[in-house]
Amino acid sequence: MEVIDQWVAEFFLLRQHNPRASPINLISALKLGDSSDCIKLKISSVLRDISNSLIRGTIDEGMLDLLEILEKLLLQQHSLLMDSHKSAYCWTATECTLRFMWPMFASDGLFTDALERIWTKRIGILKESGSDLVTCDLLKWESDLKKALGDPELYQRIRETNIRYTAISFLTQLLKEQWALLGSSSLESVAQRRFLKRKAVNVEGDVVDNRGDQSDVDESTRRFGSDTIDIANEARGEREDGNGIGRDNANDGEGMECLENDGIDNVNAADEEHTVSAQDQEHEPSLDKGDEMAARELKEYLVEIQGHIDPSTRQGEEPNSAIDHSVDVTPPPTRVNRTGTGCQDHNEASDNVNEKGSDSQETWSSRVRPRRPTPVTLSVSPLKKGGLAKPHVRRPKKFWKPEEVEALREGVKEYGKSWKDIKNGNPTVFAERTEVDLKDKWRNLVGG
DNA sequence: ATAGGGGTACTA
DNA sequence: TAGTACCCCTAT
Repeated sequence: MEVIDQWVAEFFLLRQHNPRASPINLISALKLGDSSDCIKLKISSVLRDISNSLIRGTIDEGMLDLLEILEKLLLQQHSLLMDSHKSAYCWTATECTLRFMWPMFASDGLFTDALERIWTKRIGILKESGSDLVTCDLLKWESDLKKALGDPELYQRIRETNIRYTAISFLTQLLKEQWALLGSSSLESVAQRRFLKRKAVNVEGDVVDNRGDQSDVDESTRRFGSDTIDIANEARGEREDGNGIGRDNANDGEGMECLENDGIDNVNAADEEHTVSAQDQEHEPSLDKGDEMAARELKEYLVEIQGHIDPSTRQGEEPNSAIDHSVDVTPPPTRVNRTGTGCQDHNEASDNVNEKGSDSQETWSSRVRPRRPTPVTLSVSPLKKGGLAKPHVRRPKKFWKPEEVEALREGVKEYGKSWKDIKNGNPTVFAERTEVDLKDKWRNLVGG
């Protein structure tokens, strides 16, 4: 795959919100292969689709498709499924079924159809393939829902529970965790490879001792500013754990959040050497300086895109004055929104990105490198603090039903004061109670 | 994740 | 005003 294709794809995927482009369509148009980079891109696209769907408030069977696709991609990557993924699938499946429980009783055929379509067929296929998405919770819901068909009281109870909230919570958590696991972008990988290559050439050609060489790389890394890749460490090839804990302090603490793939270094960079495209080979004979420049430009270009993805990147001052850019402090020409209805939300500036990209010759030398932004958390639940709801808006008071109290007593007997386990052990009954609620209720039951 | 302090609404 | 039930915030 052409590097530039990948950049374009990433550009679309890493934007916070881009309802005009369907990531899945984009990815299939690009005909990606199965290299590690491509799988990461595919995963990004699925995550973006999930995110867009959440922003639209759509939790439907398309979401189940996405979660299943994500599972397959993660398998290709030999990654384990996260609990949030399994839970998100379980609760989304339930929510999808719940949509068809709108009549008072299960007399209508829609609910039966949904049970058949989602639980018997779709999840049946998952069971056959031995999918990890089939969890105890999922099986419990399956039996509960099927039981509800002939049990009006259970039907009613399920119908009144707030499954959607739980589904959204798990989906949000899944997104957060998966974005974090994605690691560095292809731009960064390219920059990393270039550095590794250059290092290799240096080591072969020079008799420079390791210490001097290393400080040399550190120096260039530092001159990159508080950037996102820990190139110096990568070049040394000594990542002790591979999960980012060992990052050194070249970063200023804000990391890669602007791309939502939070600071996990691409430890595979060296393994992917063979995927380096023909363009790389063309530039191969260039001097050290040339390579360094190219790598630097790649990284700066990435940061620039980040700046467009999230305008908040632009606030603050250029943190590193060591690089001698002829910094143009005049604001970039802002053209009037052509579509009239661009992306609202927090992405007003994102419409300029295309232009910026197309006349890059002009902007290339006159860029102001932005500071990396703070991620915007997805606010999906009015129940969560910091969500869309105003501060001090409380949940309506809801008295505990005798069966809830009973379930709590049983739960404490079984799990002790592990409120989370108690809740998970009886998701139907406690669908509208948080773990803290269970704790509070127990406190007043025992008179503490 | 959990414990504990404290706020709010309600009742007597 | 005190007691109760529920909800929320925050420190650990």
